[in-house]
Amino acid sequence: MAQDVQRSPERAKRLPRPVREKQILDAAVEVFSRHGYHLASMDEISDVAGVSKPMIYSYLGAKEELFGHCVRRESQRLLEAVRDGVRADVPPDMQLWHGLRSFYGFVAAYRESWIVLHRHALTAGGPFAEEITALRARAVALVRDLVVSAGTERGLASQAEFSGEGMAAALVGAAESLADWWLDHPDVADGVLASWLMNLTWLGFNDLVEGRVWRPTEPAE
Amino acid sequence: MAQDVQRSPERAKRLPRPVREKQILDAAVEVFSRHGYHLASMDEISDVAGVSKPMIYSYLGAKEELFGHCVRRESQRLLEAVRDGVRADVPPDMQLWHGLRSFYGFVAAYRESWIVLHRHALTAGGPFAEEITALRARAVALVRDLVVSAGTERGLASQAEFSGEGMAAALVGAAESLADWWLDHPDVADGVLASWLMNLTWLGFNDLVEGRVWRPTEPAE
Amino acid sequence: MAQDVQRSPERAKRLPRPVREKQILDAAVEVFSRHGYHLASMDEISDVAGVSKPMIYSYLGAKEELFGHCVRRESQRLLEAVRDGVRADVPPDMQLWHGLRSFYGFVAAYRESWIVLHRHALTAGGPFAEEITALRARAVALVRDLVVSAGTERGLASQAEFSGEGMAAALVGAAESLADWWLDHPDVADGVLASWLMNLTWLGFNDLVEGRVWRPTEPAE
Amino acid sequence: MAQDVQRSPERAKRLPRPVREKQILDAAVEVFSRHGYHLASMDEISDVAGVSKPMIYSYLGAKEELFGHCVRRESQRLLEAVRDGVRADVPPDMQLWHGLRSFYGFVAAYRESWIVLHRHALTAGGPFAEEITALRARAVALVRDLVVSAGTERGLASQAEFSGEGMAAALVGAAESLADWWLDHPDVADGVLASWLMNLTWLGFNDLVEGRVWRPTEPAE
DNA sequence: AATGAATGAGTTTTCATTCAT
DNA sequence: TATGAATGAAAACTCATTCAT
Repeated sequence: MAQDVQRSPERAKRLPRPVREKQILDAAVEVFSRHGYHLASMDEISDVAGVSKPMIYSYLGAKEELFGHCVRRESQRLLEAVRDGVRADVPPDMQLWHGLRSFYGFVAAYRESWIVLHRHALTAGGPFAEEITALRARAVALVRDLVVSAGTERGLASQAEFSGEGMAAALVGAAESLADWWLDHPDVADGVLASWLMNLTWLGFNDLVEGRVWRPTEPAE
Repeated sequence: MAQDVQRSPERAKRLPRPVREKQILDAAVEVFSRHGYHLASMDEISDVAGVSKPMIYSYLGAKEELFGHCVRRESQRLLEAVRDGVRADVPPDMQLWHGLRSFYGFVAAYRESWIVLHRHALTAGGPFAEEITALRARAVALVRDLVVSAGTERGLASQAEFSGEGMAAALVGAAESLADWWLDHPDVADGVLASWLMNLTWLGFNDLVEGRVWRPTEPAE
Repeated sequence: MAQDVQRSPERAKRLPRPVREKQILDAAVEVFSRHGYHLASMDEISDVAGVSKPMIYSYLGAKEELFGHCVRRESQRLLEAVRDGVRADVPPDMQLWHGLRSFYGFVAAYRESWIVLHRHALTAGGPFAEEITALRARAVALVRDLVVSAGTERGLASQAEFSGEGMAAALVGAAESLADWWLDHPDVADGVLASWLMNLTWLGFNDLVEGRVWRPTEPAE
Repeated sequence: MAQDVQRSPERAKRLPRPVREKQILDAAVEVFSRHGYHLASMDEISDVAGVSKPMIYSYLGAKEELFGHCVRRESQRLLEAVRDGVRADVPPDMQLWHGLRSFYGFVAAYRESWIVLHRHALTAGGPFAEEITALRARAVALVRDLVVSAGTERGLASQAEFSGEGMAAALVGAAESLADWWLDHPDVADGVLASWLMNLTWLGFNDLVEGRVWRPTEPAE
């Protein structure tokens, strides 16, 4: 049978720097996702990483900088996941569809990353609010482009009932909210979530394009 | 002759307890909304309230409890604002419409309260996540009832493309996201936001009800 | 019999702020003089002061600022001691004489202050080197004025063998060095030290004034 | 053809031990003189030396010991410089004159060494204060012997106005102070400094020898 | 009722120092 | 020999919280 691993609990084995950096980042994401930025302690991170605090400081900087590394790595991951999932040679609705599926794929695969990005990065203070806002802005812009291109190509005049950016913001929020909801209902398949969103929003959008508009049936006070 | 009032210069005037509590809560909401739970300091709150720290502790408890009071008061306000805006004797879409307008009315009137509830309550740690989640769950349930009643009364069988709760969660998220977006685009009228949402989602929902369904145009791998 | 003092060793009695500030400064000077800036710990200072660390930070700032307060207070003391000891209506030599006596009086009365100023302030890093250099420059300038006035009034042309500033610097250094020496020979009276200095330097200076010059008896190299 | 040397790029060449030790000591003196003992970091020393930290520890010991090596080497240098400059077969004043010139020669040639010895060794804590005090005591004793021999040979009875040791201490302090002053006025020739000192102090000393004494013109309170 | 004065307890951060290769 | 990798230990500092007046 396989020989028991040599456990020298006192001193960590010597490992090349990139490996240690990954270990530390993984631990940091885990702890930050569990407690949030402020309640996470460097002590716990170093425990989870199996590495002493000075290593963390030496490799990835102080707490704020460490958090920054986490946010950047996970943002990158999310962007790449979505970008890789979307094909440019299909109609806008299918692009959106693929994008949503990729997004939920990411959320499923990197639950903790998503929690850090979505729940904790905004309240950490420092420059992170801006980074996250920028990330979100990219997502909104992407969706807006899809929506607008789909609209204009079919002659959607600019109406009061329509706003590419506003609707994109709404859609992104809906997708995020559903992701949150999903965390508590994990038995739903990711494709189903995406399907709900498409049916809820894209159909409505199509109606708009075709001139059907919802208006309040009585004067709004 | 001039009456020689005993002037103890810095000493706050004796005020009835409810007035003091309001002062403190207002200050707390302001400070919490500005810095978030963890970065807000009791010192700053007492400064802004114009009241010494021991008063805060004696009237409203420790930091966590104080934050709880804030969250509860503002939740209450939000719920009442929406409840008061909605009339039960109109069709579901109009109920939703009124609810949305009331919601945005609240966000406009109580910007700071909204920020505390939406952005900071989840990351405070402690029991607040649950309180906020409960509040949100109430909102989702409300919307879900609207959606479901509108659906069933028109014979919407349960399809894979439909989920009352899921869609309600999505809609609530969309509304919140638009509220956030609004904070950076304050020149848009609140009715317009509500209108966008109605058109984006309700029309799509109507399509569903009437049997129009969006499906991917190619097998989703 | 006298009632035993109420000793509540845990919590310090409530005292007005200025009193506490003095306590803290005294303790800080003691500890800084004993260990120097870097080896002094805030913990020890708070112990010696009989006050918790947060009070120190709240009243007198962080370590560097605290040290600054010490340096400034003791500089002030030294300057005042010398200024008060010197009378303007006497000849330059007597002014110097009185200044020296006052200086040694200060060193005797405030041994620790002198050690902080002379030995530790220069190596603390930060802005203290400059403060101390400035203090010393003031002393040198004072002495230089005495020397120069004494010299010019008796027609001392500028010779290579003479430099008001240089000699003042030398004299100040001699005085300081003797102060150090005194720390290890405390049985010498302060007036004696001043007398030595006057005889060593002022007589020589008088010689210069009267045209007697020392020159090497063989070509320098 | 180009010889493909095995290049292990960062690895320092194997060097004989004394060379390495010199490298390290030079770097240490540089860094200590720049930052003082406490603010100097072993990291910076190893950087400047171009040698890894474990080498330093293995060759010259821990920080305190390393500093000790620096202090001893530079003390030695200073002593030798002065000793080599002084000739025993000349009158005392000329011996002093040569000693001073040698001293200033050393300060000019080994600025950093002087700074370490004069400014930083006293505040390092540990045994260095004593070493430096001992060094200084040797200098004082040397000067005292000169002074005393010059005095006794010309029949200077022990008067209150005279003290071989005290005056030597003063003279040494004056010389040091002038060395400091020189650091900020580098355009003065070293011979000039020595000349100032001789004229300031030696003439005065001669006066003493010849019975001229300075006394306060009014009773010293 | 109201507060200035005071602190316990915890955190981040930075060294000098040493393994293990 | 020579070093990158690793850490123990201790420092400064900052809160929320409470006592005594």
